[in-house]
Amino acid sequence: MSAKQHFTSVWARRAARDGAGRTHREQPGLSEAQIVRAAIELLDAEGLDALSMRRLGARLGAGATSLYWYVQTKDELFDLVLDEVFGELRLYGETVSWQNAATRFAYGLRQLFLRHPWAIRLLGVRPTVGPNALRMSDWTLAVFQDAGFGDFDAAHAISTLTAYIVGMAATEVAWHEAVARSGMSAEEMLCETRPLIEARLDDLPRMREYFRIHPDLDPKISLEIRFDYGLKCVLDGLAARLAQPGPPSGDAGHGPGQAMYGTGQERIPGS
Amino acid sequence: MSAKQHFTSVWARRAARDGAGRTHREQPGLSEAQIVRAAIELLDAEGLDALSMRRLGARLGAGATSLYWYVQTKDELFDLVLDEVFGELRLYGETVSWQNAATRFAYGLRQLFLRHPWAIRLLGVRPTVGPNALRMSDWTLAVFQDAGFGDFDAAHAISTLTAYIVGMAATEVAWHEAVARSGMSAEEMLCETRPLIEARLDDLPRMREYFRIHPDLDPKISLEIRFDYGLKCVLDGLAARLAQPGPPSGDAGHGPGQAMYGTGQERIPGS
DNA sequence: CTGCGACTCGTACAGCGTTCGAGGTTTCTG
DNA sequence: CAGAAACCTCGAACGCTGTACGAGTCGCAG
Repeated sequence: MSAKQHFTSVWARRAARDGAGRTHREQPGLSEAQIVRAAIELLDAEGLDALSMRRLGARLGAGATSLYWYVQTKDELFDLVLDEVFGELRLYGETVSWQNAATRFAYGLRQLFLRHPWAIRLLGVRPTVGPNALRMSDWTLAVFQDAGFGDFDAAHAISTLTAYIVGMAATEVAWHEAVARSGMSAEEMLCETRPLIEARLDDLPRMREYFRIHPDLDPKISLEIRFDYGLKCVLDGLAARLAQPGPPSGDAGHGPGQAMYGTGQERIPGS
Repeated sequence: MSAKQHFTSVWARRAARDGAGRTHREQPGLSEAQIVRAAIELLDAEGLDALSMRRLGARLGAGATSLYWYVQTKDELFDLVLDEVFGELRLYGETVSWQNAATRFAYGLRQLFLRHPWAIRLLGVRPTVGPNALRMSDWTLAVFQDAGFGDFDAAHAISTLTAYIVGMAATEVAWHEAVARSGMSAEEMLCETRPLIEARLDDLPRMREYFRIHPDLDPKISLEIRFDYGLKCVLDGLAARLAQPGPPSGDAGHGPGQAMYGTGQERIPGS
């Protein structure tokens, strides 16, 4: 937004600052780490919209504008807290197979997002290049390279896996947040959503039939099963790509998807 | 947030309103459809943060608070615009295979999010039960049921596929938004991000090696290839699940993932 | 004409992120 | 020890936000 700083992200500024010889002070009363910790507490307790600089300052016994000494802007604070929670993810040193490693990673990341629901909303805004995120990337790169994926395939595999995890967590979080905001229990919420869908069932032949056969649905339980189902799909798909590598998937040559199912781009005349 | 209304979403209120006999006026000067259209124009042109009720009102030649006659709250407007853009997605009547249908769906949804980058950020906030979203669900349900998926498997397949699309689109959008916000070209942005990563390469053995071998990376081109790679993984994984259905994946019985790769939940002593 | 429902909107409120600059405090330098 | 320099805090203010409220306007039924 503002062009007054040449640097684009916190991490660049920090690298520059650490490069110059920096005089160290003992107790500045406030610290970046302290601010980040308090911000995460506030975010976990009251959600993304409840975090304001004034409230955060008050929580730290400081004025709102004092925070701006440690943090350039609120967005920068978001970068910091996001990378901080990424640090919570345990990256295992030894696993029995790459599938096992990926599964642990997937469940860990999913639960990280369920623990910090606000984090998923920050993902859509800025790409993450903080130290913890980079460490995560390096670890996953090792997993897939050691499994036998080529360089490009490994990078693609990482994107595929994390995209699935993030997408799945996003819908779960959206559901939980909606329930929390409504002040109802999940069951009440469901009871209120159903007739709303049923009112439109005239246009929805498949869902009508689905609801006729399965009148009881409890998504609460099935969310984890559902996550596992999709995770296995992704891993099986990756395994298939590993077994029969095909052409090395560099950036040269064939465009996407012409070989198998069509690109999805061409027009079909009917309907 | 506020408990003054019993209804939880726009769609419920609208159903109730349509139920009661409603006197119709010809030209109220403003209309919900008009507001939604203008909001989408503004969102596409200037992004999510640029949409304020005052600006939207001004764009329509009306006062800001006039909008509140047609829309209960700003969040409700978000529900409306999100479902409106879902209506842009073409749902094909005939396809050569379920993979082809799913591929078309995936590319269509991806490009919808690239066309309306703000939409992906709205997804994380409220679950979508608008008419267009429901129509989408019904269509995908038909695709997977006709492909031979059982009822629960079809629902899981839908979640898996859309989670992948949403997750992938989210990272793409985050990248594009960051580039746009920085005011730089993608190349400049990349040039500035690189040394920032390189500064940390000491802790990142795999990425160091990766960069040593592939010093040139142009993510601009590879984004679509990458999307296609992961999409094929997902589809192959689904196909595998279709070929060998295993136990009907209802909600009863086995917990997630115990059979294949471990749950990712258990602790490993080492490291 | 009266009355009523549909609709518009000016005003106001509390809160937001952020800038500015005046102050205080600590540490370094001469 | 004096003074400069760096570090840190923060009150005041600006322009913005979503939206509650109530007064006001319009078109039409009786």
